[in-house]
Formats: sequence, C-alpha cells, structure tokens
Amino acid sequence: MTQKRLLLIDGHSMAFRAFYALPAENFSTSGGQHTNAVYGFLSMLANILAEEKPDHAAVAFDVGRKTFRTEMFPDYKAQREASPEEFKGQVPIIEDVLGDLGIVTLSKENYEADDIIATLTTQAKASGDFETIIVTGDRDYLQLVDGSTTVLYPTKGVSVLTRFTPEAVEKKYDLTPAQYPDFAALRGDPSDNLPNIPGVGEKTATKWIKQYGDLENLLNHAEEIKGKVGNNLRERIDQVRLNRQLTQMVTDMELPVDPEGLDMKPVDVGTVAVAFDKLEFGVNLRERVLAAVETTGALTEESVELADLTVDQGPLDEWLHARSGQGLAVYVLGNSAPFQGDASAIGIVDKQRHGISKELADLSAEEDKALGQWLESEDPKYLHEAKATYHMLKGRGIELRGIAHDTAIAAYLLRPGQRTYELSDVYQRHLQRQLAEPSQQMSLMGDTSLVDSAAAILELAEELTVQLKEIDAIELYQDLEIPLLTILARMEHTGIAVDLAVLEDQLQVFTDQTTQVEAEARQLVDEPELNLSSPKQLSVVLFDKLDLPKTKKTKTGYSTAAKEIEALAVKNPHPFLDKLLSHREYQKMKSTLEGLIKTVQSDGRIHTTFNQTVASTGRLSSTEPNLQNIPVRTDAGKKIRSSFVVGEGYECLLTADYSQIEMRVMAHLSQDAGLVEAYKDGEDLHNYVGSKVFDVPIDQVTPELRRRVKAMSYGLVYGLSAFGLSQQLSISPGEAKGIMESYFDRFGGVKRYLDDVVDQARKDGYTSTVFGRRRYLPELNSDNRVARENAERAALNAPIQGTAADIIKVAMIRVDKAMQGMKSRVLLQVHDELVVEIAPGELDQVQVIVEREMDKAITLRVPLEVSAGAGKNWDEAAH
DNA sequence: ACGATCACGTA
DNA sequence: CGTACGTGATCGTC
Repeated sequence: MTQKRLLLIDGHSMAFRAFYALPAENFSTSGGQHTNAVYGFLSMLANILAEEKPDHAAVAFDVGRKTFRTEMFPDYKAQREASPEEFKGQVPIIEDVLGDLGIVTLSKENYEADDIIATLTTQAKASGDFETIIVTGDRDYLQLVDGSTTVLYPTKGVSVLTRFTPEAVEKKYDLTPAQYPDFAALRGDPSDNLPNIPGVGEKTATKWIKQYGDLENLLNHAEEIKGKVGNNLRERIDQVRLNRQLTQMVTDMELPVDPEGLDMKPVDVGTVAVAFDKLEFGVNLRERVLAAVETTGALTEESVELADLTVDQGPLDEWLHARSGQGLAVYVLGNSAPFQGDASAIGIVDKQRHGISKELADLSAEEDKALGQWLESEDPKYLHEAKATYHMLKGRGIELRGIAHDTAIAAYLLRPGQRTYELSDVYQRHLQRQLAEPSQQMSLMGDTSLVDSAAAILELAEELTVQLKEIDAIELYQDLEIPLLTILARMEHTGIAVDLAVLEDQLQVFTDQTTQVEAEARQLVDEPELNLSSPKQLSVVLFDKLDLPKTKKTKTGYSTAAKEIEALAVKNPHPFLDKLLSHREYQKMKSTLEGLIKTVQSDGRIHTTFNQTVASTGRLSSTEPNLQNIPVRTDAGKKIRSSFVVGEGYECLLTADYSQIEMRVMAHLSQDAGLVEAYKDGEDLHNYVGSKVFDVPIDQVTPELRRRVKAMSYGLVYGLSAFGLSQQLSISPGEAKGIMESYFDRFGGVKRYLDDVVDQARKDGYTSTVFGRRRYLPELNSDNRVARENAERAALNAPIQGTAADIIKVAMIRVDKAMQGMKSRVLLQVHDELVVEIAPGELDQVQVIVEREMDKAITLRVPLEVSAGAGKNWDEAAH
C-alpha cells in the first residue's frame, strides 16, 4: 500500500522565525494589527504544502510558560524574555487561519509543542503507514529523525529549509539522531537555559558521546575522564542527568486525535478569501496557499488579474507623442541630491500598461527634446518621491511640471510613522505585491525593472487614491501636499547663502576654546588622556575619582547630561563641573559649525533636504544639513545664525513667524472660553493665565509666576504630568499638582479636550488634525503601561502639532501663489517660521504678502498673530 | 562598516 | 514621569 504523508509543524517556533524574518512595519492592517508573522508563516506553509504534498497535517502550539519541565527545573527557559508586543497577538490569528484551512491545531496545558509532535510521530512510526515531516526551528527535534521521519529546519528566514534525514544529521553533527539528546544534555543549551559544563563545548561533547556510545555509558565511566574537564563533569553529573531528562520529549501523551485523524479536509475557497481579506493580504499569498490544497467552492468575485505589461521598443519621441495629454507613470534613476542632481535612465508606463525605458545618454536629439518638453509640460505625471525626481532632472536642465501623484506622499498620509516609504515597501504594504527595485548600475539590456517600477507607481496611484478618499484625506493630498512638494523642491534647489568666512572664523574660536577648557578640565582631575565626550570615561572620573553623588541612571550607567551636571554643581561645587559644561557648549557649537561648513556647495549656499514623509505629526523635517535646529538661544548661537546671509543680487532676508501657534490651536480645539477670550482680547497669554491660576490681578503676575505658567501651558500640549512639572520648575510634586489642579479648575475646557481627544483616539485608533490628517496609535490599547501612556501623550499632542504643521503648509502655498512674478523667494521653513530672500525693492510688498497669507491660512476661534522682521542675515532678521 | 546609546540643538 | 525631529561622538559588534 502507499505510504501516507504526515506534516507536523511546531507552530510557535515557526511563527517566531517568521516574525523576525519579515519587517513588522510592512505587514499590518489598517486597524493596527501586525501580521508579519502570520504572513511569513502562511507563506512557508504554502511552500511546504506544495513541495511535500502531505495528506495529513497538524500544527502544535505551546501553552504559556509553565510546563512539567519548569516543575522539574524552575530555571528552564527562565532567561527568555517576554515575546514582543507585536508578536503576541499573531499566534491566535495563525490558529484561526489554520482552522479555515482545515488543518488541526493542538496544544495542551503543562506540555510543550515538541511533546505533542513527538507523541504523534511515535504513533505514526508504530502504525508503519506514515512518512512524517516535522517543521521546526528547534534542533532538539533531531532526536525523532529516522528512516520514516525527517525534520525541516529553517536556515534563512522561513523560506529556506534544511532537510534532516538520519544521514544529514550524522553528516552535520557526527552523531546519530538517537545520540543527539545525549549530546545536547552534555553541551547544555543557552536557549533553554540548561547549564553547560565548563570546558565542554560541542567538540568535546561529540567526542565523548561517540567514544562511549551514549550518555549513560559515559556517566558510568566518568572517572575515566582525565584532567580539569573530568573533574567538572563528575561535579555536574546530576545536572547533566537533569538536562537529559528535560531534553527528552514525551512520546506517550494523551491526545484527542491520532495521526489517522489528521487527514486534511478540502478547503472552502470563500472562507479563506474572507480570512485573507480581513488580514489585508493580497491575492498573491492567497493564490499560493489555495494552489497547495484541495479546494471546494469558488471565489464569489473574480480576482482582477493584472494585464500583461508590454515593453515597447522604438523611438521615445514617437512613443510620447502618441500619448500626449495622458497621465503616465515615470520612474527615473539618478542622483537626487538638491543642486547636484543627475538622471541616467527613465522608465515610463501608460494606463494600457505599455511601457518604455531608455538610458538618457543613448537618446537621439529628437528623443531628448521630446522627453524634456513632455517633462516640463502640464501633462499629468505619476511619480514616487517626485521631489527627488525633480532634482535629478534639474541636473539636466529640466524643470519637472505636471506632478499629479506622488505615491510616497500618498502612502505617508495613509500610514504616517512608517520607517520607510521606498517604492518596493509601499508596493508590498498596500498592494501585497513584490517588486525588485532597479539598482543604480543596471544594464537596460533585457532588464524591465524601470518599467516594472513605473507600473508599480501606476497601480499604487490608483489604489492609494481610493484609500485616501475613504479616509477623507484626498484634499490634504491633492491640494496641500502635492502643491507643496514643488515649492519645497525649489526651496532646496535655491538653498540659503552663508558667509563661509564667518563660519570658519567662528569654528576657529570654538576650536580654541574647546581645546583650552579640555586641557583645564583634564588638569583639574589629573587625567591627561580623559575624553570629555565619553560619558563612560566621564562617569569614572565623576563618580569614582571625585566620588560625587550618583545621578539619574541610564541604560548603560549614570547620566552625564548637562541638566544632571548642573544639579550636581549646585550641591557639590567643583571647578571640573564648570569646565565640563563649558566644554559641552563649545564642542556642540564646534561640531555644528563643522557640519555646516561641509555642506556648503559651489554656489556658496547650503541646500538642505526637506523631508515630507518623516514626521508622524505632519511636520517637515530637514536633513543634510538639518537647518531646523540651528542654534538661536545663546550668543554663540546667534553668531552662527548671523552667518546665514542674504545672497548676491538680493537685498535682505525676511523672517516671519507665528506667535504661539500651538497654544492658539489648543485654544481653538478645546474651545475653552477663558483661553479664547484671552486671545481675542489680545492679552499677554501667560500673564492672563497666571492671574487666573494664582488668583491675582493681571498686573501682579510676577516674572516667576509667569515663568511657571508658561512652562505648564506648553507642557500641557505635550502631556506633561505633575511630576514632570515639579522636576522642571524645581518645586515639590505636591505644589506642582496644586498648580495644575488650579489651572484645570479655571480652564476646564482644556481638561475636557485633552481627556476627550485621548478617549476618541482610543476608540477610533487614530487622531485627526483640523485638516483631517490622521495619526494611528494602536498602542493606546496596549497592555504595557509605558507604551500606552506614551501613546496617550502622542495622542493629545498630534492634533495640536499636526494642525499647526498643516497651517504653515497652507501658508506656504498661499505665499508662493501671491509672490508669483516677483523675484523674492522663500528659502526655509522652520515649523512656525518662514525665511524669505528679498529682491531689491520688494521688501515692503513681500512683507505685506507674507503676513497676510500666513494670517489667512486658516480661520480659527482665536486670531493668529504673525510677526516679521528683516535684516542682512538670519540673526538680524529675527525680531 | 554598522548599529546602539548618549547627548543636545530646534519648534 | 513632556511632543516632534537630526546629528555627532563613542563604543561595542560584525
């Protein structure tokens, strides 16, 4: 008779492997449920079902940590950390899907999955009817391998499995499968927390087992082993015996089924489709899984097959002319750095899925001209990271226009806070399809990756548009982020002029000062080699040598942050502390200056990159260099700002900023009567709040009271606690609590709003800005208190910070439009501030425009206030 | 060479 | 035990 094939899977082990093989952020449902382990597990299952073609199958799971083994040995697996939050919820989902696939799942209190599998394997062997395949990431299973039983062990992710037959086990470990648990007991096992014998590793353990045949015989002849390791072995015989017992799998458990009962039933296609849709998996995986099993039923709706992609040959100019006015997806290869862009190759696809790709160097004059004209036309173009493409093309003298889609931005609005928005990631995340992205050095011969990428953009543009409409964010996308993109691209390309001489002069000053205080500090503690930038070395000096009181703990030691050092200096004055703090300040300025000088380009200007898809609240961020954190508070900082100057041919710089925009947004959102009145009446906000909170006339709010109120008002926007406030103001927690209670008494609307916003977010799973920009916060429902409370603070801050970010984005678009035809240009955005370079004679006009358009960007329940100033440099322009 | 950690600049 | 970022230095690991 023919042999039956039995597939047994250690569910937890393989799910865990899958979890670490796939990035969690690319696999989650819109409800925030992670699915990477589910996806990886099912992908592996589909492969194995297709290749091994079993007719019987079961998946075994562990139940909790407590088993008969922990009874025997309390330390068993005790070192294991709790599995990550993202993993936990995925196991029940896997069990559900297996149920839908007609595969039995098994688990039993007090036992581990390996006992269940060992029992079934033993039964299968006894019957003689089965060939058994075990899939696991745990090598202890090798003890079960024999002529009718093989183990598949993952070597890379969950896609490559090594097949262990008895021969393969002997080849790899030089031991028979039966000897493996003896060997494992002798060697110990860090992953199960089984102790080893000092001096005995895999080599010695193998040698001994081979020499004596098995463990029992070795232990009976332990006195024959010479030397230190012999002593070590004899001292630990009991532990080794215990190890052996723990490694032994139970082979005679009582189970509700036997191997015969594990026959796979036909799978209902509709049920699986519903399950996969719920998990937001694509048709790819679904089809692979369904192809590997026997099915009944059919899909209710025919899945839409992608039409074939046709790659056209022939001249590009003709290809483009034939598609004049159509929306086309474009993928360009090249250098995307602002002001040093270059493009090398291009792929274009139309909506009929006809594509074409060209190396730009190979283009004929006609093709080159036609391509340039099309790119500069208003014909709609679908791109991914259009701003990067803008810079590439700008390097070839082409000004990209007609940007209709940027699928990176669309994906960002749908799921802000993801680590990357690379095309292949977004494609996987939203369409569950794989894409091999082209490398920079590719040959176009027979390579369709440029066209494939452009096609992916086209598919994404359609899908993401639908999704954006579903969450009411299409206006945010089309009328805010997309128009902003080109404005940012121009700002980056323009850059801001710096006076290199001033920067280098300043660098010299700070370098000298740094060197000097460093020498003085080293002298004071008699440590000529001390590295003041090393927290590790510092803590030796501070807490051992000088024996100063310990500061707040960090993960790796004690904090040497400026705040802690200052506190230390108050109680334990020491000249070294002063030198240390000076060094920090000079060193910081020095490295800031060095960083800036490095980035000055050939035009004497600094071209930052504004990232539009990084900040999860909707703000921009700035890199290479970051021009949003140029020092401003100290004199040294002002000096650095003064080296950002007006460029040649221009008259001055103008800066315009919103005053207290986040507080005003908070007043608007909370509708707190007191706050709204204060802003409407044009009161000094902090004085007004101070008079209410401390119950004194407004003209008797002292600077100290004002300082406290200001700290608290701003803190509330970030979810400040009474404890945090007490720390910041150096007052007692009780006093801080009193102040906060008094505040919430007088400004009840604020309290109500802050509570409501978190409650609502917990229900919805996301927060929204006034403009409908969402931020998803699944951790609001976490069991982990720290994670949950962090999410709560993020939830009450996101609508405020995010709305402020939306407002200045609107303002930038309005300013840009109102300034059309003028020579002046916006250079920078620093969250609530714009920096404009003013052309000769345009100052008054531009100032009026900027103040007006920033003010009119939105109408809130409270007025906005914009203040502007002009000067030859960024510092002078401040006001 | 790369990643984690600390520290610190901005709004 | 206050949000959102990016960068530089150090130090451990690969």
